[in-house]
Amino acid sequence: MTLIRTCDGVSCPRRLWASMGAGMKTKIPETAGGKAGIRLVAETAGVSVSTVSRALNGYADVNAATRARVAAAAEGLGYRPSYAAAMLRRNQTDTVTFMVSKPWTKFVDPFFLGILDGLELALSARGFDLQVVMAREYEAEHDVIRRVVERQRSDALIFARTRPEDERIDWLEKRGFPFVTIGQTLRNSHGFIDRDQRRMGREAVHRLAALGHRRIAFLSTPYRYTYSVHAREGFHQGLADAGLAPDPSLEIECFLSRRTGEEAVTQLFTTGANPTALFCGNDMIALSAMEGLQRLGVMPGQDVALIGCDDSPLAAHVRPALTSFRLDLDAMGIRLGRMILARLGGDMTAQQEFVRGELVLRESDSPMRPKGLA
Amino acid sequence: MTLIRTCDGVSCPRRLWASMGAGMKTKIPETAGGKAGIRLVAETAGVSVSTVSRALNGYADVNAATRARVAAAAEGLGYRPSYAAAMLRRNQTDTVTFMVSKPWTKFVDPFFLGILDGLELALSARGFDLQVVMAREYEAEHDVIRRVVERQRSDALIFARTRPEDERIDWLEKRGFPFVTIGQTLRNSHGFIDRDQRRMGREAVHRLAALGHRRIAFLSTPYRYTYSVHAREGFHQGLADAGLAPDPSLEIECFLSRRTGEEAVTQLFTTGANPTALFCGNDMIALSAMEGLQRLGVMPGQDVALIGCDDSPLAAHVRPALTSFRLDLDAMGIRLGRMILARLGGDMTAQQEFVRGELVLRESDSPMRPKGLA
DNA sequence: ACCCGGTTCAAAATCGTTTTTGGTCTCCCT
DNA sequence: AGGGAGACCAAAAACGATTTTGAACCGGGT
Repeated sequence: MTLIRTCDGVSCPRRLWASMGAGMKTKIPETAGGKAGIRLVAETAGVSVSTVSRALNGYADVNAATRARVAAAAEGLGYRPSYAAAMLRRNQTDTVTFMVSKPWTKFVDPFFLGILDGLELALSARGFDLQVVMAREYEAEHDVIRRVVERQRSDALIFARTRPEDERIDWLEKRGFPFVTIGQTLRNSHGFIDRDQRRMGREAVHRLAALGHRRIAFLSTPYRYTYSVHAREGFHQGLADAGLAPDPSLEIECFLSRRTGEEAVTQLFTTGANPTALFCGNDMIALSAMEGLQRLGVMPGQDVALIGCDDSPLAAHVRPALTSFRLDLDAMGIRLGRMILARLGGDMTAQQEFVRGELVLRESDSPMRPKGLA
Repeated sequence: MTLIRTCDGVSCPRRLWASMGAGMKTKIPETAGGKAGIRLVAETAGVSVSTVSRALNGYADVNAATRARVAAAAEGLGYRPSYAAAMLRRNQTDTVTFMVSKPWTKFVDPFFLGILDGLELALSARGFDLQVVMAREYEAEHDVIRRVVERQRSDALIFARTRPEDERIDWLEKRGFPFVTIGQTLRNSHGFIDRDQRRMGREAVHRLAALGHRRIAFLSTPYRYTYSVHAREGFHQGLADAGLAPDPSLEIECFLSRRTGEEAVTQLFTTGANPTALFCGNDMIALSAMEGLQRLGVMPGQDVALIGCDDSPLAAHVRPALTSFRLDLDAMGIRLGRMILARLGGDMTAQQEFVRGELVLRESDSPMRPKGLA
């Protein structure tokens, strides 16, 4: 068959119908309800049903004049194709699912929102819908994914918080269900977008070392997530670059709680590890650490320098303002959308993209004080 | 007909299928592809197709033993009903759309995220999916809604940022498309959930007046939104309660920009309005105002008291910590979900609910200083 | 005149459910 | 024994698009 879609780009599943008003329906040959069906359009345009379908869906084998006539009839009738019928026949939903991991959702996360925004932009521009599901516990994430895939109401999945060994990815690959992740795994056999967390870790240490710090602590996000591991690698690399030896007592794995950074600094300063600078896996840890420092009588941004990750809205508003890595979330969401659409459009190359986190210097990355401190 | 759904509660559109593994398919009577279809289930269970449908969908007129046999067959086969087919036949999508207004999306808004979370919880528990669309400009909101309705991929709509005269609501009511809003209109002919902004405004003034303040300013969100109008009404009521006269020079409408509160306080203090307390329509305005005050050499939380609305995550972290009204967003989302499901389930009473904002006292609501200030 | 390839289109099959229609069977009552 | 009410279920008719199949038509080459 020479039936070739003439749509531009990767995939053009359903034409975006110009928003149109009512349109007077004279007769009601089919779909008596009130909406115009494809049959009515066909009759109005004086062609067969199949021709209407082909004309409207951009197939090549339909005369330009015919196509125009059909389009005019459809427009005049206010015709909207039935999504359900098309979906049944084509066996695709034109929907992409985004899974939000719970620890993200609450206040820390403009991250999520920014990505969602860009993603929706990219998807809706191509006629795709965005579905959102929430995974409320770490352990439930796999079940949520399973549900999404088995319900068959979505063509592809996007999720974050990848793990070094991620069974969810194996599971999806085995099923052949299209997906893209935010974050990497050890194998990296799939498509993903990720920030270059290694570089960020390294750069943070460079900055702190350049300010004269030699006892730099790392308050990590949980190592079960790949990006934490990368951050640590970058951290170590940065230390090596600066000629500093890694010190296990200066590395603490922080779990997601409100006071996690506070607990970490308390531990650091009561066990005598006494760092003069902190690199934190995310801004929430950094903020919480700042509070902890103040409670200990240590002035963040003076006695101890801090650098965070994510550039949360909080960062600019606290005192001292937190130096942190900013990500262009909107662009990230858009690229994510493009990647998944390419995948759905048949491009099976596992695309792997990186976004660059840009260090935003504020007040908390203070230079090493001339005299040591308690 | 005595066909009665035996499902509990308002609406049980599609049974949530337990996640099941493969299931060996012996023959391939229909749906040769690989997935088990309803015909195969019928054959396996030794009943007709229609009986399978009725059994699985909880109709009353099917023998318990038969139902069990069918369920077992479906389970064993890993059968999942085709959403598309069911949707085509039933003409309902089991999907609810949530529209996010752009000014919300970026950093100010844990609001959005919290609601989304609760909403998804309520919807997914009943087998509904959540679709998210974004309106990136104030003017585009109506178009976005039109698109959602006309695409017919969703059964109901939820949106916020209602206006006193809201043509979107008229439009939806005219079409008979189910919806619930977050926020009210002047007519309030529809179902909504809203915070009691009048009470919050009033309570804020009470608090400030009780602290001795007599020159209380109101930094409002844009009046094109209904809740701003309510906040002002509450503000005025509070003033009246405290025996204070409203002063137009102490009321400023702030638009959504990064520096909006800063501009407002600059105006207040350069025109000599010189308030000693500020009630702000949201936390972003309050935060920005705090920055502006500092720039003017006025100490927020000492020279000038502040109360915000929304209790954004920022509120607790800035110095002085911002006193603000907290909303239980999660509960709000859940109630929203229940409302819309009730509406879809046939309950046509326009439900109107309120959530109570609870004043969280922190540092910024300081008492009136004994001596006046510049 | 005939064949051939390409373009264009109409009719019919198909997707996988739900719902209607109607029929059988059982049980109980008169 | 007849009749009616339920309970249960099979067959078939939707649902509204897309895709396949096959055929008509047209032009040019042999």
